[in-house]
Amino acid sequence: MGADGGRREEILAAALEMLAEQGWRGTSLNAIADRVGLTRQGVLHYFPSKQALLTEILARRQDLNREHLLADHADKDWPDQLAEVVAHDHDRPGLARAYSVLMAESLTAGHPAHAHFRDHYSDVRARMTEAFTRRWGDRLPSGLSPAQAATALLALLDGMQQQWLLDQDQADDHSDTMRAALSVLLGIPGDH
Amino acid sequence: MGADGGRREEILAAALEMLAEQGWRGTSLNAIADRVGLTRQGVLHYFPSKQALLTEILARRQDLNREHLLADHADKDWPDQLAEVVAHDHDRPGLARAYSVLMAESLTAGHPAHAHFRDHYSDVRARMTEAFTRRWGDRLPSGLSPAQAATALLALLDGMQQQWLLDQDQADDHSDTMRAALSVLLGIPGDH
DNA sequence: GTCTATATTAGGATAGAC
DNA sequence: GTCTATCCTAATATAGAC
Repeated sequence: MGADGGRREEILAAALEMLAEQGWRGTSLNAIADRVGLTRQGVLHYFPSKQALLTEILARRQDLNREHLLADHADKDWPDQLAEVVAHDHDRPGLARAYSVLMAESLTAGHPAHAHFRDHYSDVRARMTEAFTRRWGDRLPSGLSPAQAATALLALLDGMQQQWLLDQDQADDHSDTMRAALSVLLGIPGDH
Repeated sequence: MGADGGRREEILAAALEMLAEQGWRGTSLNAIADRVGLTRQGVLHYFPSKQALLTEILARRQDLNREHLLADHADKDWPDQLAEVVAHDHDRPGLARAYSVLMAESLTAGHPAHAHFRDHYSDVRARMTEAFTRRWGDRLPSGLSPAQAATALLALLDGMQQQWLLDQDQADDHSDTMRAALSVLLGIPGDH
């Protein structure tokens, strides 16, 4: 990969940004090209099609799937764990937004990212369930089963992120609520 | 309104169905027209623009916003309450899907439904917070504040609905998990 | 009330010049 | 490696015939 690998990266980064704002269907090759100072034909020199561009974004950006944090470092203490995810999102608002927007968009039939997110969720749920089981056996302190807790925890993260994206001027504090709700779901003491 | 009010209703119903499957941006006037046996020009006779069609759907379909159930009958017992919402979704999979898809799509900048959902959430959160306060004062049995519980509960509903839409073959039972997680969030006894 | 015809714009993609 | 030119398709919308 020579000095011009940079162009590809530039395009990928620009595409990710646009995606976060307008969704994939709302993002045109022209718009991406504009942002990197090319024409859309210039962009198509690096990626054979719009779909190929998305495919590469999904394949590379592991950090687009923030839940990997939850599944990968499952041996740490859970309040710290959660704080890390919240901090991760907070430090990379663009990434967090891209993640939510793309996942949400992929609910519709025939969306090119549908299979990716379906498999991703299935994988993360399984790993979290396993981590919960290792730590607590077949019941969490809250009384939920590991599988129920995994599903509920992911749902809570996604749902809250979306509420926040919908209205960033929400009065109450997002991350405090997240931490408190998570503590309750797991059944471990929080500081609220 | 004469005998032809029916046509308008037909179009609105068809549009809502398509919307649930493909999202708003993924739904064309041609597709809607096909479904009711018209050309797109025929559809535009009833609604001056695609946007006007969506606006009317949002203005009329109160039941698109399933959370009204949570806010409106907040004096009932909460396990029953929740069961009702779940049943409501279960009986109207098309409506529930339309709701989730449209809400998710409206996260993106400049989406025509963005303001609608922002205001809707703000309203429902406020009403739920008030209902919780009436019932439990400033702390729920779970230890959450009424505002935190309202936010978390809505997030959980949305997040789980989305996981279900993403993969309807999920092994574990959706409504059981929902009920259990809700009981934990509120801090009231469940039957799990 | 519904159609045909048409205008306009935009999107994605290819061929080929430089 | 990037552009111009072109093609194709599809979308919204308007005008006007019937």
